[in-house]
Amino acid sequence: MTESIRATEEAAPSSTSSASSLRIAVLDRDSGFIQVLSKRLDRLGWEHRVLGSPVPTDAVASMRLSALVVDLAVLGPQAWEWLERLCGALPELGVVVCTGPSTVAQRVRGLRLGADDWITKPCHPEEVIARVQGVARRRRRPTSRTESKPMMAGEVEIRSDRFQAFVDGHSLDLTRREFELIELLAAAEGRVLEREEIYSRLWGYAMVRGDRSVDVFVRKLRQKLEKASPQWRYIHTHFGIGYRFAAESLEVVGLDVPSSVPVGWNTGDQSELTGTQQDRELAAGAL
Amino acid sequence: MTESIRATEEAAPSSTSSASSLRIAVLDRDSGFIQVLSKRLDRLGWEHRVLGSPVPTDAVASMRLSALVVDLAVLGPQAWEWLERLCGALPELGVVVCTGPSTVAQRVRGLRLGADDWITKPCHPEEVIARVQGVARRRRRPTSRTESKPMMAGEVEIRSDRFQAFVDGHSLDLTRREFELIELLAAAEGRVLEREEIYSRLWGYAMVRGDRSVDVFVRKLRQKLEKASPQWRYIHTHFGIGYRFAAESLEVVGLDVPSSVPVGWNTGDQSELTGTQQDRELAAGAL
DNA sequence: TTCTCCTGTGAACATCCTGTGACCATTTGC
DNA sequence: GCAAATGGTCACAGGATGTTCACAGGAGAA
Repeated sequence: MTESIRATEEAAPSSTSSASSLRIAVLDRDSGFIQVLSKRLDRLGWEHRVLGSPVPTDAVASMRLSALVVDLAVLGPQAWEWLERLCGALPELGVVVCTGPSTVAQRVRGLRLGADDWITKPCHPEEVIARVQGVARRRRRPTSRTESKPMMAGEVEIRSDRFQAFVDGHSLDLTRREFELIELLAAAEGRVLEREEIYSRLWGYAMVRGDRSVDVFVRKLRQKLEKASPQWRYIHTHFGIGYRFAAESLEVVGLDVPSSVPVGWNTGDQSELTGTQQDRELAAGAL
Repeated sequence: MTESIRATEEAAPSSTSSASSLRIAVLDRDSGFIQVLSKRLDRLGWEHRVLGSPVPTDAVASMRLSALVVDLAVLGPQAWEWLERLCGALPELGVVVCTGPSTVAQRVRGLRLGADDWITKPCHPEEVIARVQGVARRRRRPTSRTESKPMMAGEVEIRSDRFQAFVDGHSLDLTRREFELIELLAAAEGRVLEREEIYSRLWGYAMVRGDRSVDVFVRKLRQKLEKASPQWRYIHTHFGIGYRFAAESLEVVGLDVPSSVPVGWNTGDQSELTGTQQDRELAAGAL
């Protein structure tokens, strides 16, 4: 089998968009605490930044955080006011107060003002993380399929909120599996996905050798794409490996290389992949 | 599919923290704690009940709680398992663990399993209340009834303040569940809602595989809608996924030319109107 | 080149999904 | 308490979807 392609291909599906990665900020001056916490956050792969002094609400807003960990001591006498303003202005932001010893009244006040949790120092970074995670988990309500913007590739629009793909506003009438397949392929646009990976991500378990389900669904998808968008090719076969999604127009006659229109947010590195001749030849016959 | 008919716009999900009356349960045996807490809850006007021993998940579900305060000590060695099952089945329920001294690892475990907060006894009832309030505040998603404007879709007017839908000023006589269903669907107008999501948002806990309740209520709803507004179709089935709410008119544009078929609707659709409602777009090429 | 393996394809087959009516349990109103 | 309304379960039927199979032709390797 052509090891060359296998090598260029991304080894790990890694992406694992299981949403466990968060973006948070820590407003604190306790260097020891920050250091330990940052280390843990790094290891988790969470984006994070440390703020040494109070920042205005709109600055926090522009960071697009999942959650903010704040030591009220840093805020000084303006703490309550700042907290109230922040929570009022950014109701979607998770706010975790992590501060020194406090009275019940203070904690109640903080929580009433909009804080989502209150941790008393000294505390273990793991507990901070667990609580931040809990806050973010609860916050993230509407982010299921609602907010996911539709993907465009060539003439095809893939709308997750409708479990359907459209060309020129006209539905492709994809079944559920067909849609899951095109969604998966399009999300990995430009990358070659192995059959085994496609299968395991759609069916949820490992593919048995010889199973042709993926091929069959690729054919169904190609048929529907061909019918709705005859001037484009979307799914390209990589012999011995799997499939790659990339919208390529057939209309360009004067060029030896078909123009490729990638989806906006995913920077596919198809350059190295298209270098192999297998792709060229198969792509001609394939949709 | 006709994108054109979008009668209402999404109401802003700005859930206010106003409606402060909650329904909670306390699973604990610490009589002193219970007594003090109950007193405070009474004064706040929160509905609450005290449970002395572990109850099965579906029993908790039937209580329709906003939040549950639980001392893990009552649960004994099964505590983690119980907690995990509960939080898994009732993702909408706020769970506040309020228990004796614990290790960091225990707290992290509890929070990871789905608990929304963890309070260490001894604690002040006011803090318990503040944290329960915080949890419930974040959990609550439905827009408050009084503020939400009535929704219009096709000929149907959905009035949340009356828990009822109307056509031409005439009530559809929807039952509570039927109304909750149409309200949910209409609020997500144009989007496909999965059966599991519909179920969990109406019933408050996870749908078991094979449950047909959603289908049955969709049928009841369709019957009443069909009777009151025969010229429109509102609920569309998406095979293998769920349902989508969108008002679509069946009315022939030119009544003086009855023989003409409206653009976008084939004869198959028309002929089926007399019989069972096969308005399912998945079957029709008109999508 | 030949040979072997892989993929495209159409169709048959099995499975799952949904609409539907009937039935039972529980709640609500009187 | 009774009766009606409401919520929920069940089984059946028809159809949409998913899976398997056999065959043909192409791609890669020796």
